[in-house]
Amino acid sequence: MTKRQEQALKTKEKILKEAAKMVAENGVDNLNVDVLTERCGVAKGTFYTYFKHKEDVIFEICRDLFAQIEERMQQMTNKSIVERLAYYFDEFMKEVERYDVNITRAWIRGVIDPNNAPANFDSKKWQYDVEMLENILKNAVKNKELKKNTPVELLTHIIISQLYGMMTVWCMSDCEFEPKEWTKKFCDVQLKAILEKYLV
Amino acid sequence: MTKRQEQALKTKEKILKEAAKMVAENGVDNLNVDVLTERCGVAKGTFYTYFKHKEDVIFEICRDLFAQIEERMQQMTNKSIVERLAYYFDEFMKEVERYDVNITRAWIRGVIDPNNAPANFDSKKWQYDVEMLENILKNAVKNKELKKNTPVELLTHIIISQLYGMMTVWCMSDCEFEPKEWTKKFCDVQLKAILEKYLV
DNA sequence: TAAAAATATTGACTTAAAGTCATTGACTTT
DNA sequence: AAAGTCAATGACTTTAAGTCAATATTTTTA
Repeated sequence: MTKRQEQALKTKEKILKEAAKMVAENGVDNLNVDVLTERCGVAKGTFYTYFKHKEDVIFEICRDLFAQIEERMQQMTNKSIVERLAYYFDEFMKEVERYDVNITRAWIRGVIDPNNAPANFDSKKWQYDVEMLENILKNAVKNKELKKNTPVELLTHIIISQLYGMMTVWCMSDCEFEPKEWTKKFCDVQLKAILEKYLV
Repeated sequence: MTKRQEQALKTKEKILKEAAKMVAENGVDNLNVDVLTERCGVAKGTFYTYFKHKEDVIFEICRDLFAQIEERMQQMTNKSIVERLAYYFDEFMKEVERYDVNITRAWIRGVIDPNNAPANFDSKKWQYDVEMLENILKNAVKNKELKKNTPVELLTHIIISQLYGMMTVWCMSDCEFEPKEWTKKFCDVQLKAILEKYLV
């Protein structure tokens, strides 16, 4: 990597980091490129060499966040399907909690509107957690942990909607409850109830 | 009501209706006050006599939508708790489906950010469906339909998050599935599973 | 090593759209 | 019918996104 490329990466990183901080502080709607670049000590134009539109920086912040979740999912040990799903939920909410609510708010806003994603990104990427979950369930059927007649697509929908619903309610209540704690309760109460029928 | 008041109401209504149409067509982010007022055949200033900020009109659209759901909930017959909840979900999604996805997107955006609500509105109003659901469950405990030890708050959270999750996933998939159909399946699979434990 | 090419950075500028407000005139009250 | 009220107006101000020709610095080429 040349000196120039290194510098460029550094600049972009600096903008990304400061943007994340500002979104966390004041929400997506109050992210101001003039203020952002001033805080970074760069000119406004510099921002637009790295991001085509203002929104793109938000997209990248969220993408980074959820890329980390995906990575962690790869390390799943060979536990039972219920435990694996509980782990999935737990990790998901843990990651969400690590960042500010405003980042989660931005994420939800991005996710609900496929047209929001910048052109240079595969808009399906917003939805990779859906695929990830579907694969977990599919594999469980393959491994004969779940019955053959398990309605995988329906279960995926139900579980993913529960996950997003949890985030939504968490944002709605302005973080009045602990997602981690609540996830645990949720898994105990609901996940078992819903899967029991299909366990081999 | 004087002639003047009548005229004022008419104008506001016209703006609200056209705004809803425009949001449905192009999403919240593309609502333009200049275009909106031109389409309504009024001056830009007129908009601002009825709405303090641009976002307020969106808030009112959503509020009207969900006020209708609330109204319908009042007419609930004395069926079993499972049936009542199924009815609740069904009506909720039916109403959501009647409007455009972009309205639902706007609703979710409003709901996840309590600071988004205009000053002259009780921000808790965004959350009235949470209270509504909690009351349904509380009454069921009172009427001995549900056991005394039912974790009402937890169940409310779980069910409401499922509801919002469904809306989120519906928006995410760009209406790839029928909410009504899916609600039915969801109620069959999940609602019964989760409540069974607490039914008297 | 020096000239040429490439590209990150700059900030003044353009543009778009939100929001303001003094003025007007139709309706309402006295 | 005179005085008062208030919905409506649209030119104006303000804010902030996005552009781009010029500049500075690094890399490549000869």
